Order: sequence, then structure tokens, then C-alpha cells
Amino acid sequence: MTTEQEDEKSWEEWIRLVAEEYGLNLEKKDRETEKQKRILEAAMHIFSERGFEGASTSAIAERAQVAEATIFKHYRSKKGLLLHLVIPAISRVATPFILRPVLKILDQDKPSEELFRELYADRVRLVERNWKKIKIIVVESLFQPELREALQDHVARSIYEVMSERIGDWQREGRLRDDLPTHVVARSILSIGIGYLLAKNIFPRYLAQGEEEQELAWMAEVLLHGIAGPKEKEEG
Amino acid sequence: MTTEQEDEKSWEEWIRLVAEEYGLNLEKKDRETEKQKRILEAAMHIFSERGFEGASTSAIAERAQVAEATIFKHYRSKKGLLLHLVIPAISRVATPFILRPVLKILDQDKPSEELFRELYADRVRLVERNWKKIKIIVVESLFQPELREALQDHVARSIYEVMSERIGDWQREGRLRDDLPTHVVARSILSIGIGYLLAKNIFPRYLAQGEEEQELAWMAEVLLHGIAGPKEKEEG
DNA sequence: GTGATAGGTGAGTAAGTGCTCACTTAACTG
DNA sequence: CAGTTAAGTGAGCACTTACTCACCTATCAC
Repeated sequence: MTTEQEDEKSWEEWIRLVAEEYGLNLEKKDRETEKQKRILEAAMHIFSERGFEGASTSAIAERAQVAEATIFKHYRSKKGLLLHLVIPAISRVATPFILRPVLKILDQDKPSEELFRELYADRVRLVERNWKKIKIIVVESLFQPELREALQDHVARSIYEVMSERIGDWQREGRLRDDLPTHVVARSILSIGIGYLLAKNIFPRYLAQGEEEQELAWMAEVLLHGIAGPKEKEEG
Repeated sequence: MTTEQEDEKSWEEWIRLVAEEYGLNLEKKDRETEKQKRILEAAMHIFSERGFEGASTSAIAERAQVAEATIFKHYRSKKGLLLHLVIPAISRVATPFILRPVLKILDQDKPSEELFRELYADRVRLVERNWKKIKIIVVESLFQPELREALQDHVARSIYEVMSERIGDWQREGRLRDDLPTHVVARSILSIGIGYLLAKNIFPRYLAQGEEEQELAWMAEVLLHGIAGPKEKEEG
């Protein structure tokens, strides 16, 4: 679709454009008013409950106990409000800042099974703490191409790069199979985690309840050694 | 949340209520007009592109080359139109009809690796053919509780039941590990498949392009034997 | 023929929608 | 103190939304 060159600089470019168009203030910690906080909280709640199109600015204003015009004073437009909510979250997730705990976990001197269990435990906690925002980002990226592209170009890429570096190392060390390409290994790790999160948040019925520790251990088990039984292993 | 007893009869009950409220005609193949077909096609396209709330009936009417009033003649309301589109699809997916190919594949006398590869190939094809509708169903079920409950009670359950029966058999035969609970095995199988579909449809960039056969084989490999390398296996 | 039924429509309607504007209030700056 | 700036708002704007209604046409049974 787009060429690699275009992708390289697109994130910073895009952020700057968005910041200009929607009046997004990036680094400067310009103190938020009490009302601004309430607006963002209300927006998060209502966007995640009804979706962007289904949420009305009047409903957000009402929940925030604020005049509707106040929203537009600060965020210029409804879409600006969405981006104010979502971009800082994406930035935080995408920078090394949030990937550092991952590396910290993986660099410990422990059996892989334990490392992956800790990794999953950590990421699951992170996602749960930010579930509403993540829901908004994921759903809206399905419908807003610019948001989707920003996610692809920045978030997915940086996660993938960090992962694939470690995977390469581990394959050379013999901790991971070296007959699988990196992207398959990376996707497998993510798939098991995402599968669990989907189950937990959408179909909690199909989970052993109150046994998260055990579930996380099983995830690491399956990821590392698969689900094949003894009979299969003889044949292979 | 809800008790088991309530769940048991909820699907048929719910369908009947929906059918009455929105004038949904279930079995009787009462011939669709040319215009009705066009409306459904347009609705599918626009719902999946903009989401339910983001889609306007006027846009649907325009795409279908039909007067807006015609939509309401046949489907009573916008939500009725959505359900007309979505419920037959769910029903078809949820009934044994669509699960039969799955069993047919799994009952062949072949190595597990091959069976899972065929299974994934088959399901991936199915999802791709119906991607637009599936997208609508998944996204809308996040926002419409009744739809979500219908999915949970009916679709998830019937899939889970079919899967867990086979899994139990295979565990007893030694084809699958018997030290994992059924729901973990089932979730693992689904996770690997869903992970691939997400990658393919949302982040196609991270896929070996034009090598679907190979990708499917890797999925089955990872599912059965995991990603651990030789060093790990010695220790375990 | 008459009547009934169903498909289809143009022209509306009331109730929102996102957003603007003129304005007030309060807090800081010199 | 006056002057500037930012936070905040009530009233209203142009426009869109889902939906209705009276009406037309075509088919078909009697």
C-alpha cells in the first residue's frame, strides 16, 4: 500500500500534524483543570461504552458536569477529544518506556517457562489496568485509517523489533527453536496472550475462575511445548 | 452474571422476540426482491466500513439505489436491518451445519499435524469469505449487550462443546496432552488461529506474503510442539 | 372488471448532532 | 490599579438523523 520510505517518518510527522490540527499539547505538562480531567474521564467512559460515533458530546458533557461548549474550548472537535485521549496512551505504550519491563523480565536468569509466565502476568495486568482505553484504540483503529496506520507504523513496529531481537538471541542460544521464522515465534507469543485476554474480557465464562496464576502457567506451558500428547511425540 | 437456567432457553427465546420486534422472517424462504438484496449488500458494506452508529440509512439507501423509505418498509428500523443481516449469519455459524466440516476434517486418519493444518486452512477460508459480516458481528457485540449475550450463549457454547468432546477423546488416545484442562487446549487452538487472522487482516505487513500454506503448517507445528528449543527440552 | 396485497417512493417531521459566538468570571502581570 | 489571558458557559446555528405517511403502481385471485 504505502512504501517503506513513507512509513519511516510518518509517525512523528503524523503526530505533529495532529497536534497542530487538534491543538494537542505534547510534552509540556500544562496543568490540567479539574474540569478537563473530568471531561477526559467521561470521554473515556462513554467512548468505550458506545464507540466514537455512538457517543455524543452532550452526553460526555453531562457526565463530566460541564457545559458542552467547554469541551470544544479545550479540544476543538469531537475527534480532537478522541485523539487527546488516545495519542498519549499510544505514545506511552509505544516508547521503550513500556517495553523496558518486558526486557527486564526476559533478561533474568530463570527457566524460559518462568520468564514467559512472568511476562504474561505483567502484560495481562497492564492491559487490564488500561482496558477501556485499549478498547477504544482497537475499535476505532478499525474505522479510522489514520489511526490504524499510526498504530501499524509505530506501535506494532516497535513491539515487533524489540521482540524479534530477543527471539533471535534465544534461537541462537538454543532456548527457542531455530527452525521457525522470527515472525511466527513473535506471533505465537502474542496469540497466546491475546487469546487469554479475549477470553477473560469477553467470554469470562470459559475460564477457570480465580485461578489466574494457574492459567498463566498453562499459557507458558503451551507456548513452549505445545499440546501434543505422548503418542504424537513418538511418531515425530 | 446470569444463571445457567436462564441461559439454556435464552437463544430461541431471544430469536423469537427479535423476529417479532423487527419483523425478521426466519425459515420461510420468502423470495427476496432485487432491491432487498441490494439493500442488504449495501448495509453489509457500510456497516462494516463505518460501524453501526457511523452508518446512516440515507447512505445505505443511496448505495443500494433505493428510496430511504424502502429500507424501513422491509426492516422497520435501522437496528432491524442490522439484525436481518447478522442473525442469519450467526445462526448458520452456530448450528452443527458449519461445524460439520470441522468434524469431517478431524475424523480423518492422518497425523495430527496435518489435521490441524487442514482445520486452520478451512476456517481461515471461511472467515475470509465472510470477513465483512464477521467484523460487524464482533464489533457490534462489543456495544450491544443483547447481541453479545446471544453470541455467548449460543455460538461460543456450541463451538466449545464440539471442540471439547473431540479434545477429551484425543487426550484419552494420547494424541493430546492429558495434563492440560480442556478449556486451555481449546483456547490454545483458537488463539493460534485468531492470532493469524488478526495479523492477516489488520497487520498484513508482518506476514510472509503469498506463503499461506507455509504459515498454516507453522501454526500447526507451534500448536502441537511449542516454540521451545533443544536446550529447554533437555532441562524439562 | 373489483378488491386486496405487497413493493416502492417523495416529501416531509421532530429530535438530535457537532459546533460557534458573544459573553462573564477569575487569575495572573506589569 | 488597568490590561491581558485563560476557563467556562447559555443560547442558538446549520445540518443530519432515523423514521412516518399519504400515495402510486403492479400483480393476482375472484
